[in-house]
Amino acid sequence: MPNQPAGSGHRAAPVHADPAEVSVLEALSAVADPVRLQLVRELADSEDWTRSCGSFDVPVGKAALSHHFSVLRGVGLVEQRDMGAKRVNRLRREEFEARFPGLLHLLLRADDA
Amino acid sequence: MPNQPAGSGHRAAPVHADPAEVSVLEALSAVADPVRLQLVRELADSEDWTRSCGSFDVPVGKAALSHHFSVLRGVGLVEQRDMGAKRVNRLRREEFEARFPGLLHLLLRADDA
DNA sequence: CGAAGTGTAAGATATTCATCGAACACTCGG
DNA sequence: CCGAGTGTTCGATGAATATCTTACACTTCG
Repeated sequence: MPNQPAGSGHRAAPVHADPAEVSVLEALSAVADPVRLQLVRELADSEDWTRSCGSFDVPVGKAALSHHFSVLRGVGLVEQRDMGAKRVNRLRREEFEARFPGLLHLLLRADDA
Repeated sequence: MPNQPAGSGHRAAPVHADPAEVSVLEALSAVADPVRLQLVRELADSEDWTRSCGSFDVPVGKAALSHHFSVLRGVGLVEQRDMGAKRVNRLRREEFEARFPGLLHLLLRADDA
């Protein structure tokens, strides 16, 4: 087994859902949470694969944070990838938009909480 | 005070919110519920002011039902009006669409739960 | 190797909230 | 006026879930 150049750790691979198989109710429930909404918004303002999980400014411990990312992965809105010791994120904009047209736009475009 | 011809009962007037003053998070939370989602969908398939609260096919008692309508009113998605002994409903399509573009369409157009 | 940093997993706790039952207010029709 | 029907409010109950603490696995760096 060759050495891997940072980017394919042998940790438990994060489980991602395909947005196409996610129900509207599941997607709404995932996104109707203040912490997760903030995560999505912060992530939207960043370049893909540049934000590690711990780099978000949310008022919860890392265990809860891990849970929230799990939920966002579960609806196919966030994709994760191991990069060295860190797990970096990106929004699956196209796939999510294809399944739930306008929803992501609504989350980001919102002027208030 | 003259007699009122059915349509303006002197019951406690239902409190409606203006969608313009509702946050995205509140709207999402209101709609991310199986019962309320079904209410909205059934209501969308009916003519305005033709459905009384009790006429919906949802698996909850009338107390819970009253609560759900209260939540939907609270985000300005449903408007109510007293008509005789019954309280009839309609969707505030335009106002809601103006505040949350695409959301209502997403709720109704959904092919699954 | 050892220490620090990052994220996950499991168990316990707490809070939110959906639901129900009962009591109440109102409307309509005998 | 009385009874049936409709919807709301209140209090309590139960389930879902957000959170924390602790423990663990892995990575990187010294």
